[in-house]
Order: sequence, then C-alpha cells, then structure tokens
Amino acid sequence: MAHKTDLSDAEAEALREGRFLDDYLLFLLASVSAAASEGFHAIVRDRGLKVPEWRVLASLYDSDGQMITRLAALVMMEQSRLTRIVERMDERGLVTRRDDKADRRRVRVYLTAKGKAVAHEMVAEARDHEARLLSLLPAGQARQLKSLLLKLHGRIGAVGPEWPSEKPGVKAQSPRRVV
Amino acid sequence: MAHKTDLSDAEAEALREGRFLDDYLLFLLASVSAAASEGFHAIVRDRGLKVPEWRVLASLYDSDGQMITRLAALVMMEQSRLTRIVERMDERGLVTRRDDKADRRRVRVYLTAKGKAVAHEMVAEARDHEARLLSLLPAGQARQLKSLLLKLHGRIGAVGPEWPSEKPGVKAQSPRRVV
DNA sequence: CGTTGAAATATGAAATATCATGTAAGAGCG
DNA sequence: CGCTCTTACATGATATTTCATATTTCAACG
Repeated sequence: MAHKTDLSDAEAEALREGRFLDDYLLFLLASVSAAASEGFHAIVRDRGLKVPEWRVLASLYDSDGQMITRLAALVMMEQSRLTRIVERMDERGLVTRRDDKADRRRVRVYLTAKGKAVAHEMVAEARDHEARLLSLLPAGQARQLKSLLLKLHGRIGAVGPEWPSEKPGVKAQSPRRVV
Repeated sequence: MAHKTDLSDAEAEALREGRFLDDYLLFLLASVSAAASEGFHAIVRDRGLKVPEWRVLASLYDSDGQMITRLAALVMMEQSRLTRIVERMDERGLVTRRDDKADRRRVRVYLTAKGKAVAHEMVAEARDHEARLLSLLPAGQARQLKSLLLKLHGRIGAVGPEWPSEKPGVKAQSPRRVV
C-alpha cells in the first residue's frame, strides 16, 4: 500500500470533507460562465464595445424594437442601468429610441443600420467562438450540456409565455420564484 | 394538415432561422447562472451580506488564509476591488488581514470567529438552496449537469495545479487562454 | 551586494451601477 | 368622466467598480 502523501492539515481536511465550492452548483455556473466568456469578452472590447452593449445588440438582433423594461429583463440588468446604456448607444449611433404610439409610456429601442452591421459582425464572431468552446467537449456532451441548461432554466423561472407582456395592459407576470 | 398559424413576419423569421441567443452557450450560462442564483442572493442580502462578500466568505470557508491575489482569482474579481471588499469586511469584523511573514508583499485574509460563524451558517443555507435547485432535475441529470460543467471548466482554463502559486517566487502561470 | 525586473497590494480619479423616487401614461371602476 | 392604482421610464444622489499607477518587497543574476 502506498504510503501517505504529505499534506498540510488544511489540505487533508479538504480532502476528507470535500470542499464546498468545488461542487457547488451556483459557483460552478458562475465560474464556468465567467471562464467561458472571458475570451469572447476580450473580442468584444477589442471592437470597442462594452459587454453590456454587446448584450443589448445581441438581444435586438434577435428581436428588434423591444421596450426598455423587457430588454432589461432579457439582458438581465436593472432598468435604470439599461436606460443609461441605451442612451450611450444612441449617442454612438448604434440604436434609436422611438415612443411606442400604442402606449406612450413605452420606449422602444431599434438597431440603426450601423447597429445592425455591428450586431451581425459580432454575432458571427460569437458563433465562431462558441464553436471553438463547444469543440472542447465531444459533440454529444456539448449538446447535452446545452439541453440540461435549458431544462434547468425552464424549470427555475416557471414563467408564462411573455414577460413584460407585449400587449399593453396585461399585468406583467413576473417569474414565479421557484427557488 | 393543420393550417398555418398567424405569426408576425418577425416571429416567422425567428422560427425559421432560430434565434441566436436562445441557443447560444455564453448566454445560456449567464442567464442560467443569474436565474439560479437569484433566489439565494436574496437570502444573502437578507442576512446583511452583499453577494461579493458571501463569495469571499465561501472561499475562505474552503481555504482560509488566502492571499489577496489568489482570493481575487477564486472569487473571479479584480484585485483592487477585492482589496476594498476585504477592507470593509475587516471593518465589519468578518475577516482579518495578516502579512505573510515568508513574503511580506502578500496579505493573507483569515476568517474571524464571527466570520466563521456567518460562513458556516450561509454555507448551510447554500446547501439547502442547492438541493432545492437540483431537485428540479432528475438526480441523474443533476449529476450530469455538474459533471459537464466541471469538464468544460477544466478544459477552458487548461491551467496548471495552482494559480498564483503558493510558493513565493514561482512565476504565476496564468491560465493559457484556450478560447 | 547592487541592479533590474516582476509580483503583491493599495489608492486616486474617473466611470458605472444602484436605490429611491419623480413624472407621465394607461387601466379599472363607480 | 374622475379617482386611484399600476406600469414605464428617467434621474439625482450615493455607492461601487475600474483603470492606471505608486509603493514595497522579492527574485535573478552578474
């Protein structure tokens, strides 16, 4: 039998009990997310965008003309923060804002031609980068990872179809907090 | 054959091409991470902690007495930011700082008795919360998700054993950027 | 040793984010 | 309608973060 290796007390303890963080889902998610994003975020910044701006572009790429509140939910940021980011992006000519004439409280955000160009370019980069990332896993596992993430996501925010509803006057049904 | 449902052009387009974000790994990771953490972060704040503070406590819970730089890497934040957070936590009596006498550039951060108490309490909460989260998936899938995350994480930061090395004078080998 | 270069942390100034509200519209209802 | 409640967005004040850089200490080497 191999003789005991020489560990510090702390290390031995860690092995015996198992560390907490190393297997803690929220930490795993946050740190994989950060690690996976790091490389791409560097690309984003090289193109002169900030990460939150990229997120806005990507959201509008998928569905242009969102209202501020919904966009904020999509990109997971607080409303007043998004307001100011959109403001800067407007000044930089990436987006424009138009009042929703059906509900004049709402402000809808649209990509400008320039914004679309940048968005397309960056989405292409993102797809490239994603392919490189996913190639770190066997194809089956890559698909499985995504599918598990989607499933978990769906079950956490057991939420209705829309979020701030598209139709004015419908009470915003915020995701029922399951956890 | 069922007749065509009435979709807007944009929606039809989305279905045809598939939206970008809905299947984009980095977005999936970020948004699952945010959604999964939301509930627990509310608990953290209820206990009068900020999320970054909780992260520090959790890291020290696993391995007390880290140096600032390494702790910053562990909790994924920039060094000067961590310095100030640790400072506040010191003032609040959650941690203390002691110079490393083997290398006096280094500052090591330790949990105080109070810090340990809070850390233990919160780790217990975290474990509870994690269990609730994981119960949203069948046990096998939960395990699989974690294992895939770990695998991906390992392959992204194709990194050596330590990070800022424990032993003074060893050149810090930063994770080779694979992606 | 003395010099040069890198590492570890701290810190000032500028940029951002957050929190609490203010203001302007819609919705619901008697 | 007129009143009241809620939603959507903006904004001021405060707190936090970031970025660049200063300071101290160690490592390497002639």
